[in-house]
Amino acid sequence: MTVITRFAPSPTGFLHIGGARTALFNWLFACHHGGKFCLRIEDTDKKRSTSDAIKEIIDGLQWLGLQWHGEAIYQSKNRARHTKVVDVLLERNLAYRCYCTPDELIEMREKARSNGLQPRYDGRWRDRSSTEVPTNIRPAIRFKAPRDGSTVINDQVQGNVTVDNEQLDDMVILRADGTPTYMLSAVVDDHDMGITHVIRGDDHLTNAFRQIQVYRALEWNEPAFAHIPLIHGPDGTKMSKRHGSLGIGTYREMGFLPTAIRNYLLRLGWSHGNEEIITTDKAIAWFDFSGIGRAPSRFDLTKLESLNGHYLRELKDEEAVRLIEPILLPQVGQKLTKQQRDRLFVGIGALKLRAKTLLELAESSFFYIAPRPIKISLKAEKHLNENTKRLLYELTQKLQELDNWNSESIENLIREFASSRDLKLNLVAQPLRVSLTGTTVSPSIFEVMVVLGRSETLSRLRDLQT
RNA sequence: GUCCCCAUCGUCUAGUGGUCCAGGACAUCGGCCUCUCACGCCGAAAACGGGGGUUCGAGUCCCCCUGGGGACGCCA
Repeated sequence: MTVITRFAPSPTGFLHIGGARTALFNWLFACHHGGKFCLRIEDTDKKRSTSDAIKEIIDGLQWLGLQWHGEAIYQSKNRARHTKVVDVLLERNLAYRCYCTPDELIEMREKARSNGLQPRYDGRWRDRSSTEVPTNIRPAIRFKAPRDGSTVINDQVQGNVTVDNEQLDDMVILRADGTPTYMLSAVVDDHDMGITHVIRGDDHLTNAFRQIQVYRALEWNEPAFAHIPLIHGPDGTKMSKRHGSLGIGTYREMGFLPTAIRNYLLRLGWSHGNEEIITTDKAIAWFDFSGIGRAPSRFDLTKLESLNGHYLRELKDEEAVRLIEPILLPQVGQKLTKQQRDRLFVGIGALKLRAKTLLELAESSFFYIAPRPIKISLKAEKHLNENTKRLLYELTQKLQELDNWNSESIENLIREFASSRDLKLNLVAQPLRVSLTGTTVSPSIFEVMVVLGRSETLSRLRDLQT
């Protein structure tokens, strides 16, 4: 049997971190089994679905590298099929028309709640004869759920979970306006698409019971279910659009790498022994349901940053330059010159070690391409005074006469220069760093000088004297 | 409120009855390296929520409590 999974987001908002992880798990599971991973956009709620959201979801998944099989499926296009299934259910007396008004339903729920019961539909239209049907109300169609007994789901993550059927009410499967609801269309589409494993957030667990009943009513094969625990915000509650969760696009803008996000998300709620750094190949080879934990986990940006730092360091230098270029562009105002790009390329290796995000990397590399005279930060300025300027002036003379402009000879020269004056190296290096980079923090100042080149180095030093 | 689920360091987790006075990672704190900051390396502090069982033996199995979460829509 070929494994077929799907990610089925509703395009009512951005692709958030929890959705991204659900997609990742579905993708990994399919890849692991050599199966197919499908994308289905659940856009049956026309009022809330937007094309912007669809675009964001698609962009986000692509950016994350979660390629789906074939074309994305739009659930709204299957509407005719969904309605047809509703008709079948109606014919077989497995569904019925409900003429309750919205107000009536609200009242019903409030009453149940105040009586300490679970708010749910009481089934008042379940067995009424067609003679007492009001003509002024368009009915919704409800599924005739079993009232006795219980429904068990053998969840791949949660194990056997049982719910008494009396807890489950007759859900609406077709709205009064004739549109199918999620409960119905998800089942129909999963069946039609041949989905073998439904992997989704824990918040869908109770839906699974109702959906299983639909499968059974229709005598369809049930897929396996795997409900994965939710990702909580730092405060321990479900992340939502207005609560701690950011769109995947935001993480991209913050300078995170897809590889890092994938690794982080995978490790959040899934484990393979003590493995922390997990390449995609290994993730595919190792991914299984047994590695998924059952407790929700909290989103920790710091750990993501640390992982991002790791993957940043693994980036090829040219790739790193390519990735920071668009971030640098607004500051530079124009396309980078060849010289600027060359400098970045040579300097980026040392910079990568020091950055956690692409944003930081771009920021820390700016001094290499900044126009003269370079801006000196307030903090850095403190290292410059009459004494140190005089020192740098003298050093400039020496540097001018240096034979070989390479890291080793520069370092030798400066060390000798410092010791000849009975100065600790940092008393020379720090003012030098400030004058060349405008900050107090940078890679080895000798390497910086090599990257800048003799001419630029001397020019920057001379800028200081004026 | 009702139903369902969950519970190991601050966080993510390893642990599937003895090898656990509980291991790893991030974060924190020391130290080394050192021209600054990182990286790297070494080290420290830090957890089985509580109570009952079962068992020769429980972080691991069972029950209760507590705590946390999720679901209760003509949303998905």
